[in-house]
Amino acid sequence: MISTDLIKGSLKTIVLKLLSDEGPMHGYLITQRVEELTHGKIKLTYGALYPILHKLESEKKLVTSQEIYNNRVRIYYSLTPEGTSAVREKIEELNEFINALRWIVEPGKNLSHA
Amino acid sequence: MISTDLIKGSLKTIVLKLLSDEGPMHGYLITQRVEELTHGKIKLTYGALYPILHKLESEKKLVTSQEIYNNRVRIYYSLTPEGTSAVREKIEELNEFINALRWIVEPGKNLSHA
DNA sequence: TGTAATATATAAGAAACTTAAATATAATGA
DNA sequence: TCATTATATTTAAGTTTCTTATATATTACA
Repeated sequence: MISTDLIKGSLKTIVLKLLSDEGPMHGYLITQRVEELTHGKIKLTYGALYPILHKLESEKKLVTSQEIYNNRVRIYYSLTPEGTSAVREKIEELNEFINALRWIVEPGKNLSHA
Repeated sequence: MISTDLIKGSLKTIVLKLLSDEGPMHGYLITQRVEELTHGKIKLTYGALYPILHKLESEKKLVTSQEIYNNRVRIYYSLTPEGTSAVREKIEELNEFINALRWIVEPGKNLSHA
Protein backbone atom coordinates (compact mmCIF):
# COMPACT_ATOMS: atom_id res chain seq x y z
CA MET A 1 0.00 0.00 0.00
CA ILE A 2 1.37 3.35 -1.09
CA SER A 3 1.41 6.28 1.33
CA THR A 4 -1.94 8.01 1.20
CA ASP A 5 -0.30 11.42 0.92
CA LEU A 6 1.01 10.47 -2.46
CA ILE A 7 -2.27 9.15 -3.75
CA LYS A 8 -4.60 11.80 -2.39
CA GLY A 9 -4.63 14.22 -5.27
CA SER A 10 -5.17 11.62 -7.97
CA LEU A 11 -8.23 9.82 -6.62
CA LYS A 12 -10.71 11.85 -8.61
CA THR A 13 -8.81 11.19 -11.82
CA ILE A 14 -8.66 7.49 -11.06
CA VAL A 15 -12.41 7.27 -10.53
CA LEU A 16 -13.20 9.16 -13.73
CA LYS A 17 -10.78 7.09 -15.79
CA LEU A 18 -12.19 3.84 -14.47
CA LEU A 19 -15.75 4.82 -15.37
CA SER A 20 -14.49 5.85 -18.78
CA ASP A 21 -12.79 2.48 -19.38
CA GLU A 22 -15.31 0.15 -17.83
CA GLY A 23 -18.66 1.93 -18.12
CA PRO A 24 -21.19 2.60 -15.35
CA MET A 25 -20.20 1.26 -11.95
CA HIS A 26 -21.37 1.50 -8.36
CA GLY A 27 -19.12 2.76 -5.60
CA TYR A 28 -18.32 -0.53 -3.96
CA LEU A 29 -17.26 -2.01 -7.29
CA ILE A 30 -15.02 0.98 -7.96
CA THR A 31 -13.01 0.33 -4.81
CA GLN A 32 -12.61 -3.31 -5.81
CA ARG A 33 -11.49 -2.60 -9.37
CA VAL A 34 -8.96 0.02 -8.28
CA GLU A 35 -7.47 -2.44 -5.85
CA GLU A 36 -7.34 -5.13 -8.53
CA LEU A 37 -5.90 -2.92 -11.24
CA THR A 38 -3.17 -1.58 -9.00
CA HIS A 39 -2.35 -4.96 -7.47
CA GLY A 40 -3.38 -3.70 -4.06
CA LYS A 41 -1.14 -0.65 -4.21
CA ILE A 42 -4.04 1.77 -4.15
CA LYS A 43 -7.04 1.29 -1.91
CA LEU A 44 -9.93 3.72 -2.03
CA THR A 45 -11.64 4.11 1.31
CA TYR A 46 -15.37 4.75 1.35
CA GLY A 47 -14.89 7.94 3.28
CA ALA A 48 -12.87 9.22 0.34
CA LEU A 49 -14.82 7.64 -2.49
CA TYR A 50 -18.41 8.57 -1.82
CA PRO A 51 -17.75 12.27 -1.23
CA ILE A 52 -15.80 12.26 -4.51
CA LEU A 53 -18.70 10.63 -6.36
CA HIS A 54 -21.19 13.07 -4.84
CA LYS A 55 -18.99 15.99 -5.79
CA LEU A 56 -18.55 14.79 -9.38
CA GLU A 57 -22.30 14.36 -9.59
CA SER A 58 -22.93 17.88 -8.33
CA GLU A 59 -20.47 19.09 -10.96
CA LYS A 60 -22.53 17.32 -13.64
CA LYS A 61 -19.65 15.06 -14.60
CA LEU A 62 -21.55 11.99 -13.42
CA VAL A 63 -25.19 10.98 -13.30
CA THR A 64 -26.67 8.21 -11.19
CA SER A 65 -29.22 5.49 -11.69
CA GLN A 66 -30.47 3.11 -9.06
CA GLU A 67 -30.79 -0.60 -9.45
CA ILE A 68 -31.99 -3.21 -7.00
CA TYR A 69 -29.80 -6.28 -6.76
CA ASN A 70 -30.57 -8.90 -4.13
CA ASN A 71 -32.81 -6.45 -2.28
CA ARG A 72 -29.91 -4.06 -1.95
CA VAL A 73 -29.80 -0.68 -3.64
CA ARG A 74 -26.93 -0.13 -6.00
CA ILE A 75 -26.21 3.33 -7.29
CA TYR A 76 -24.56 3.27 -10.67
CA TYR A 77 -22.50 6.23 -11.77
CA SER A 78 -22.12 7.10 -15.45
CA LEU A 79 -20.08 9.75 -17.19
CA THR A 80 -21.90 12.67 -18.78
CA PRO A 81 -20.45 14.23 -21.96
CA GLU A 82 -18.98 16.85 -19.62
CA GLY A 83 -17.47 14.07 -17.55
CA THR A 84 -16.01 12.46 -20.64
CA SER A 85 -14.08 15.55 -21.59
CA ALA A 86 -13.03 15.97 -17.97
CA VAL A 87 -11.46 12.51 -18.15
CA ARG A 88 -9.37 13.51 -21.14
CA GLU A 89 -8.10 16.65 -19.42
CA LYS A 90 -7.39 14.87 -16.17
CA ILE A 91 -5.51 12.06 -17.85
CA GLU A 92 -3.45 14.51 -19.83
CA GLU A 93 -2.58 16.30 -16.61
CA LEU A 94 -1.78 13.01 -14.89
CA ASN A 95 0.59 12.06 -17.70
CA GLU A 96 2.32 15.42 -17.39
CA PHE A 97 2.61 14.80 -13.69
CA ILE A 98 4.08 11.34 -14.19
CA ASN A 99 6.64 12.79 -16.60
CA ALA A 100 7.52 15.59 -14.19
CA LEU A 101 8.08 13.02 -11.48
CA ARG A 102 10.29 11.02 -13.79
CA TRP A 103 12.40 14.09 -14.48
CA ILE A 104 13.01 14.18 -10.74
CA VAL A 105 13.42 10.48 -10.15
CA GLU A 106 15.54 9.77 -13.22
CA PRO A 107 17.27 13.07 -13.91
CA GLY A 108 19.95 11.42 -16.04
CA LYS A 109 17.61 10.03 -18.66
CA ASN A 110 16.46 12.23 -21.45
CA LEU A 111 12.77 11.63 -21.13
CA SER A 112 9.82 12.63 -23.27
CA HIS A 113 8.54 16.17 -23.02
CA ALA A 114 4.99 15.07 -23.79
CA MET B 1 1.66 24.07 -14.38
CA ILE B 2 0.18 20.88 -13.02
CA SER B 3 -2.77 21.01 -10.58
CA THR B 4 -1.42 21.45 -7.10
CA ASP B 5 -3.69 18.72 -5.77
CA LEU B 6 -1.76 16.21 -7.79
CA ILE B 7 1.65 17.43 -6.67
CA LYS B 8 0.95 17.98 -3.00
CA GLY B 9 1.88 14.62 -1.61
CA SER B 10 5.16 14.33 -3.48
CA LEU B 11 6.82 17.60 -2.54
CA LYS B 12 8.75 16.16 0.37
CA THR B 13 10.09 13.35 -1.80
CA ILE B 14 11.10 15.82 -4.50
CA VAL B 15 13.05 17.96 -2.04
CA LEU B 16 14.86 14.98 -0.56
CA LYS B 17 15.72 13.54 -3.96
CA LEU B 18 17.07 16.84 -5.19
CA LEU B 19 19.36 17.21 -2.19
CA SER B 20 20.48 13.65 -2.74
CA ASP B 21 21.35 14.25 -6.40
CA GLU B 22 22.80 17.73 -6.19
CA GLY B 23 24.19 18.03 -2.69
CA PRO B 24 23.54 20.78 -0.14
CA MET B 25 21.23 23.52 -1.34
CA HIS B 26 19.41 26.51 0.08
CA GLY B 27 15.66 26.87 -0.16
CA TYR B 28 15.50 29.45 -2.87
CA LEU B 29 17.73 27.37 -5.10
CA ILE B 30 15.57 24.31 -4.53
CA THR B 31 12.52 26.07 -5.94
CA GLN B 32 14.54 27.12 -8.99
CA ARG B 33 15.97 23.67 -9.67
CA VAL B 34 12.61 21.95 -9.34
CA GLU B 35 11.14 24.38 -11.82
CA GLU B 36 14.05 23.82 -14.21
CA LEU B 37 14.08 20.04 -13.92
CA THR B 38 10.35 19.76 -14.49
CA HIS B 39 10.29 22.32 -17.31
CA GLY B 40 8.05 24.57 -15.28
CA LYS B 41 5.50 21.85 -14.59
CA ILE B 42 6.13 21.87 -10.86
CA LYS B 43 6.60 25.07 -8.90
CA LEU B 44 7.34 24.95 -5.21
CA THR B 45 5.95 27.91 -3.33
CA TYR B 46 7.89 29.24 -0.35
CA GLY B 47 4.92 28.76 1.90
CA ALA B 48 5.12 25.06 1.10
CA LEU B 49 8.87 24.68 0.89
CA TYR B 50 10.15 26.22 4.09
CA PRO B 51 7.77 24.37 6.40
CA ILE B 52 8.82 21.15 4.64
CA LEU B 53 12.51 21.94 5.17
CA HIS B 54 11.91 22.80 8.82
CA LYS B 55 9.97 19.60 9.33
CA LEU B 56 12.64 17.45 7.69
CA GLU B 57 15.21 19.17 9.87
CA SER B 58 13.21 18.45 13.03
CA GLU B 59 12.98 14.85 11.91
CA LYS B 60 16.80 14.75 11.68
CA LYS B 61 16.71 14.01 7.96
CA LEU B 62 18.38 17.32 7.16
CA VAL B 63 20.90 19.53 8.89
CA THR B 64 21.56 23.19 8.17
CA SER B 65 24.60 25.37 7.84
CA GLN B 66 24.58 29.10 7.30
CA GLU B 67 26.63 30.95 4.78
CA ILE B 68 26.82 34.63 4.02
CA TYR B 69 26.71 35.49 0.35
CA ASN B 70 26.54 39.15 -0.63
CA ASN B 71 25.54 40.11 2.89
CA ARG B 72 22.55 37.84 2.67
CA VAL B 73 22.14 34.78 4.81
CA ARG B 74 21.81 31.51 2.96
CA ILE B 75 20.74 28.42 4.82
CA TYR B 76 22.09 25.28 3.23
CA TYR B 77 20.32 22.00 3.83
CA SER B 78 22.22 18.71 3.75
CA LEU B 79 21.03 15.15 4.06
CA THR B 80 21.92 13.23 7.20
CA PRO B 81 22.52 9.47 6.96
CA GLU B 82 18.94 9.12 8.17
CA GLY B 83 17.85 11.44 5.39
CA THR B 84 19.78 9.43 2.84
CA SER B 85 17.94 6.24 3.66
CA ALA B 86 14.67 8.18 3.71
CA VAL B 87 15.36 9.21 0.11
CA ARG B 88 15.74 5.61 -0.96
CA GLU B 89 12.45 4.61 0.68
CA LYS B 90 10.59 7.60 -0.68
CA ILE B 91 11.85 7.08 -4.21
CA GLU B 92 10.92 3.44 -4.10
CA GLU B 93 7.44 4.41 -2.98
CA LEU B 94 7.23 7.07 -5.67
CA ASN B 95 8.14 4.51 -8.33
CA GLU B 96 5.46 2.17 -7.03
CA PHE B 97 3.03 5.04 -7.20
CA ILE B 98 4.00 5.90 -10.77
CA ASN B 99 3.50 2.27 -11.77
CA ALA B 100 0.13 2.12 -10.03
CA LEU B 101 -0.94 5.22 -11.92
CA ARG B 102 0.18 3.66 -15.17
CA TRP B 103 -1.94 0.60 -14.46
CA ILE B 104 -4.87 2.99 -14.35
CA VAL B 105 -3.89 5.22 -17.23
CA GLU B 106 -2.77 2.43 -19.55
CA PRO B 107 -4.80 -0.57 -18.44
CA GLY B 108 -4.23 -2.39 -21.72
CA LYS B 109 -0.48 -2.56 -21.49
CA ASN B 110 1.14 -5.25 -19.47
CA LEU B 111 3.38 -3.09 -17.36
CA SER B 112 6.12 -3.91 -14.90
CA HIS B 113 5.14 -5.07 -11.45
CA ALA B 114 8.26 -3.49 -9.92
C1' DT C 1 14.85 55.80 -7.33
C1' DG C 2 11.91 52.37 -8.00
C1' DT C 3 11.35 47.65 -9.57
C1' DA C 4 12.91 43.02 -9.97
C1' DA C 5 15.64 39.44 -8.11
C1' DT C 6 17.48 37.15 -4.11
C1' DA C 7 16.47 34.89 0.44
C1' DT C 8 13.76 33.34 4.45
C1' DA C 9 9.71 33.11 7.53
C1' DT C 10 5.07 32.36 9.20
C1' DA C 11 -0.01 32.99 10.13
C1' DA C 12 -4.71 32.09 8.47
C1' DG C 13 -7.55 29.56 5.75
C1' DA C 14 -9.00 25.96 2.29
C1' DA C 15 -9.14 21.38 0.50
C1' DA C 16 -8.78 16.62 0.52
C1' DC C 17 -8.36 13.17 2.84
C1' DT C 18 -8.53 9.51 7.17
C1' DT C 19 -10.86 7.49 10.80
C1' DA C 20 -14.75 6.05 12.78
C1' DA C 21 -19.39 5.06 13.34
C1' DA C 22 -24.01 4.13 11.54
C1' DT C 23 -27.29 1.49 8.75
C1' DA C 24 -28.96 -2.62 6.30
C1' DT C 25 -29.12 -7.08 3.68
C1' DA C 26 -27.15 -11.61 1.95
C1' DA C 27 -24.16 -15.47 2.18
C1' DT C 28 -21.26 -18.66 4.50
C1' DG C 29 -19.63 -21.74 7.91
C1' DA C 30 -19.45 -23.83 12.48
C1' DT D 1 -28.90 -20.83 14.68
C1' DC D 2 -25.60 -17.65 15.36
C1' DA D 3 -21.64 -15.25 14.25
C1' DT D 4 -18.87 -13.57 10.82
C1' DT D 5 -17.81 -11.94 6.38
C1' DA D 6 -19.16 -9.68 2.25
C1' DT D 7 -22.01 -6.38 0.07
C1' DA D 8 -23.44 -1.40 -0.26
C1' DT D 9 -23.89 3.52 1.09
C1' DT D 10 -23.53 7.58 4.19
C1' DT D 11 -21.60 11.21 6.93
C1' DA D 12 -19.37 13.75 10.91
C1' DA D 13 -15.06 15.06 13.12
C1' DG D 14 -10.38 15.61 12.90
C1' DT D 15 -5.72 15.85 10.65
C1' DT D 16 -2.50 17.05 7.31
C1' DT D 17 -0.80 19.54 3.73
C1' DC D 18 -0.85 22.92 1.12
C1' DT D 19 -2.18 28.01 -0.78
C1' DT D 20 -2.41 32.72 -0.12
C1' DA D 21 -0.86 36.62 1.84
C1' DT D 22 2.17 39.26 4.36
C1' DA D 23 6.57 40.62 6.44
C1' DT D 24 11.45 41.54 6.32
C1' DA D 25 15.91 42.71 4.16
C1' DT D 26 19.66 43.13 0.72
C1' DT D 27 21.44 43.56 -4.12
C1' DA D 28 21.18 44.59 -9.04
C1' DC D 29 19.57 47.02 -12.72
C1' DA D 30 17.34 50.51 -15.51
